[in-house]
Amino acid sequence: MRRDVFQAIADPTRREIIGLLANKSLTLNGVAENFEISRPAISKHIKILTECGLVIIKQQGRERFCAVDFNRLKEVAEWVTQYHRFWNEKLDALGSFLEGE
Amino acid sequence: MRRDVFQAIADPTRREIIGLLANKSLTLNGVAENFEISRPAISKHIKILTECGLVIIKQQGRERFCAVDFNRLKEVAEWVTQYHRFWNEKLDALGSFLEGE
DNA sequence: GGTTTATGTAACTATTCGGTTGCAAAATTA
DNA sequence: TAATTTTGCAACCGAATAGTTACATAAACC
Repeated sequence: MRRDVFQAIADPTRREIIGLLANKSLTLNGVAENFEISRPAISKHIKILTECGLVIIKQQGRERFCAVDFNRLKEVAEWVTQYHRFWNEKLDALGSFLEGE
Repeated sequence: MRRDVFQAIADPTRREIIGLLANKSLTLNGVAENFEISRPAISKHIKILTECGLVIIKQQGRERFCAVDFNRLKEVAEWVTQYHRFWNEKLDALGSFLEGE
């Protein structure tokens, strides 16, 4: 079962969860309240997010608080920004490509 | 069928294809030569990449040259960097969270 | 102790994914 | 014109996804 950050953020619901948790940590039910889908569905998303380290959980009595560890997004940022010099410019294959090589 | 950039880059083979095409545009067979998997499998990956605008194809006789349009990666970069201020710092939920709120 | 609350988890379903093989079609080359 | 090359596409397959409902468990409250 592939479980990396890229796959974790591929799902729009999971990106929303990350957005929600950016401001304040929430319990699982607290997260679920913000969505239409069922609580177990959210639970599964959270599980995927914790499996790749994007979300950290702290048990507090019967509640489980979720928070985002944004350091894990670095991997994504690094992958994306390696191509930064290609944006808006025509240094890349697309440049000569569009100009008819 | 969801077909956005996040989902497109979720697959490691597709990220490799993007890396390959960053330097020079290649034909479909040219791309396929770099992988173990079959040509139709690569063809499907390319289709997904074109459907979300990450790859552009130019027909040239019987050959189809593929190039990456990196501008589409901006969407990803923007999503990621909105959380940039949270990295290495303890401004976020995780900070107070780990310190026992 | 009994009820409520927060969560986990199992079982199931439909759809999508990532791959395969086989065949068709169109352009190029001999 | 015939053979080769490049690609598209259909049909199929097994596994993963994203969701559901139903039930179990453990902590908290009365």
